[in-house]
Amino acid sequence: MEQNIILTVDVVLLTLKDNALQVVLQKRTWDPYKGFPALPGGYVHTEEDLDSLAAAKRVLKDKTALVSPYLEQLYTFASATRDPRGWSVSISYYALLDIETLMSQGSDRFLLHPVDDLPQLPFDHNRIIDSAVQRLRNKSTYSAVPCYLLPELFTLSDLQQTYEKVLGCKLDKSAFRRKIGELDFLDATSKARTGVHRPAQLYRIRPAKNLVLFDRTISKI
Amino acid sequence: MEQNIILTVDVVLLTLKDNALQVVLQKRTWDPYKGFPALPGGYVHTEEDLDSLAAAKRVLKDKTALVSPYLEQLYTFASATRDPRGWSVSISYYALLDIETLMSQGSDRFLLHPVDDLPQLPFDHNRIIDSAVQRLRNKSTYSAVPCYLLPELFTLSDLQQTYEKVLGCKLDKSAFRRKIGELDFLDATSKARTGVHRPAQLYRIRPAKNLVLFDRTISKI
DNA sequence: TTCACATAGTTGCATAATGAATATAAGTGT
DNA sequence: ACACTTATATTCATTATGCAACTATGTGAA
Repeated sequence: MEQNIILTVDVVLLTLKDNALQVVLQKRTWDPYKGFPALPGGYVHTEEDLDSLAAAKRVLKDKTALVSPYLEQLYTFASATRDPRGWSVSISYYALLDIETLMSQGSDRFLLHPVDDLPQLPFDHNRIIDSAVQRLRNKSTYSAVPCYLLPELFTLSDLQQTYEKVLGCKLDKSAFRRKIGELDFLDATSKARTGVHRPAQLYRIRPAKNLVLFDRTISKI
Repeated sequence: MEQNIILTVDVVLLTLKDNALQVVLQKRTWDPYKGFPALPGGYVHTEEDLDSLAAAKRVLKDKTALVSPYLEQLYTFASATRDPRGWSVSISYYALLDIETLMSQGSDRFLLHPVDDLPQLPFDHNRIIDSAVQRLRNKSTYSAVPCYLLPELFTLSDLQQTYEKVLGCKLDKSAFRRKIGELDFLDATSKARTGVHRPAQLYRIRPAKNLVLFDRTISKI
């Protein structure tokens, strides 16, 4: 059956910079919308990509030279109206990466943009980004997902600040530390980060088959 | 660009019968796997379906004559290996319906099968169903989603039993009632269901833009 | 008509969890 | 040596929860 559809994957790569969630955008090199900033994305290569996750990984690497430690299928945006070329499908993923690893690639490969202040983007990329941000913010209230916005080693203060930036609210330090301790999803390392103040112990997220989910959400006040 | 992909939607329609989650299956009328029971599904009709949700609704109605009060995009299963015809995409949804409404359609249109005892199904339909069941079970610990397995009017005991069947554990009556009361997502009706015992007040789920989510999950012991 | 029974609905209490203030520890800079 | 700041831990009042026990309200049988 002739379907005439366009099958793509798009990746919303999110990071934290300047106390705000930022999304990676790139100028499109092809029509439609050539020259406009958009999400890294592209066609599924049916001779090369075994599945959509492989396609998302490939597209992210091809477009940004990056590999993300967290890549989750977001939603499939599929309609007759989202692309001027015709009936089109975007199997959308969101990825998380810490800002240092991101910036270690040449920053000329992409643009960073605060998610709360986006210009009008091509296709339904504004909607896709909104959806990813909402997913991240919502999921951060009940899971360890913000860890993936941090480098491999981080302190508990780093983690708390990350949660606070993603959720947009202040968290109580002792309550936060007790909760994180009880959830037991971090491995303490023997290293500490020294600075002008008391050295802070460094942690890494414990490798696990599945993301750790909380029984009770982190309150947002 | 020539992609040669097959774009379909599949719907996992779940209901509760005999104290167990059941999935609606149908014998396939076309190759491959003609005559085998499989999920209701089919090609996206690009001239007819505005988007994938419309396609899912059409497919459900065409195949089962049913309309579901709860239809949620599940996951997109997209790979080179899931369909012998080629690189194929299933934008999968799951739907919920109470058993009485379901059975009011001619039961010759479909088969019901307990989800915990499925035969080998075509394509990756076993995996799709497992994914839907896991989603429903997980989401039932922190949301009102089991309401959609009940008729429009139900009692608190009905609701508790539904949660218990979906989650597979016993819940404390007074704790459950207090929690449901605090979440305030039901509307009491003036009707009651009479029987051999004390009449039980009937409720309906309050229409809302979004599914009610709980701050704290229902414990599973 | 009365009573037993079972379910529906509510109350109460002991325990657990949580919010957040406070105390202690461990660095650096002056 | 000490002030300062951040990290880490402890403590306590308040809130939430698990669950037992109680009350309410029907029907069916005697």
